[in-house]
Amino acid sequence: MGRSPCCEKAHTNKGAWTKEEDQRLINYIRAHGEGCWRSLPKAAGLLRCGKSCRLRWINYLRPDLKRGNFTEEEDEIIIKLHSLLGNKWSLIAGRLPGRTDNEIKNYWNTHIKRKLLSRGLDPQTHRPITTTTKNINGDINNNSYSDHHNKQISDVNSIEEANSSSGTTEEFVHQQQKVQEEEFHPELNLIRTKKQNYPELNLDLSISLPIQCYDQNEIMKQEEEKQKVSYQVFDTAAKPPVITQTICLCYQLGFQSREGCNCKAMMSNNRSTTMNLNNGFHLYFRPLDS
DNA sequence: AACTGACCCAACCGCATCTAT
DNA sequence: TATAGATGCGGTTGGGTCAGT
Repeated sequence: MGRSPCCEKAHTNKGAWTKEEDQRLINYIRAHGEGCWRSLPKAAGLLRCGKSCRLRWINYLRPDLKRGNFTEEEDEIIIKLHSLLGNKWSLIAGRLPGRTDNEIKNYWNTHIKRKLLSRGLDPQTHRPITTTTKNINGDINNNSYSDHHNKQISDVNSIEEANSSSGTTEEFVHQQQKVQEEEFHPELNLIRTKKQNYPELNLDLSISLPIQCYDQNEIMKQEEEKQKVSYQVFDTAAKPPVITQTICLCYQLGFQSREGCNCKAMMSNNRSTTMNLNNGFHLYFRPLDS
């Protein structure tokens, strides 16, 4: 027995959206907010599948979308992130405000793939299509590529070498993510899955982008800045909440110094956000700049 | 003017994952 | 703990547009 369809296909419109449908969707979401996509079409008076409404809103109608061509800078960000994450379009889109995963995916397939090929790089692996050799210092010898090409190649190689791994970049990324998840507090896995529900939070630690620079000290500095996220755990059975345990992620992440950590001040900050855990606890988040 | 093929992108589909009960 | 429903994600498709012939 298969799954039930997400909507009554016999009574739903398909294909391009009309202006009237768009306006109905916009009006409804303005009034009631996003969510409950399954029931939205009926409530908004639309003969559309809930998934279709969600896609239309996210990819086209959302007010914070950036329209227009991708900039050279955006191109490079996409290339860099794709080399690290692969076809994780939603993660890549998360780093490009105003761009959607669908947009980036389309752009990748129509423009960037070609761009990489013209640079002599395989779009999937980001490795040079022709073989390259290294001299004794580890520099890449391939006169057919420009300096920029060599930088791209070198970026990928440095990632792999940093881990002393012979696997592919994707494998390396995956390994790094797994290792970090295991080392971190288990609740961090939940943070990762909740990340998109709390876009105001910097949760870079949870998606664990791997090292992408050469200077290890610089890397640590950057990561430390990004990952100054801390949380506290409350007993939700007690009202008002009573702090039962405080865990400082600055420490959990393995940083030697806890400088800059002021977790104790969190309770007094009314800009903080809580998140329910299914084990009866709350995670308590504080914006980075507070 | 008609045809053709390449290109682009919105939208769909199926599967994976999350969540509530 | 198991299950079904809801949501999210990535691959793919279909149709509009445009340039070349």
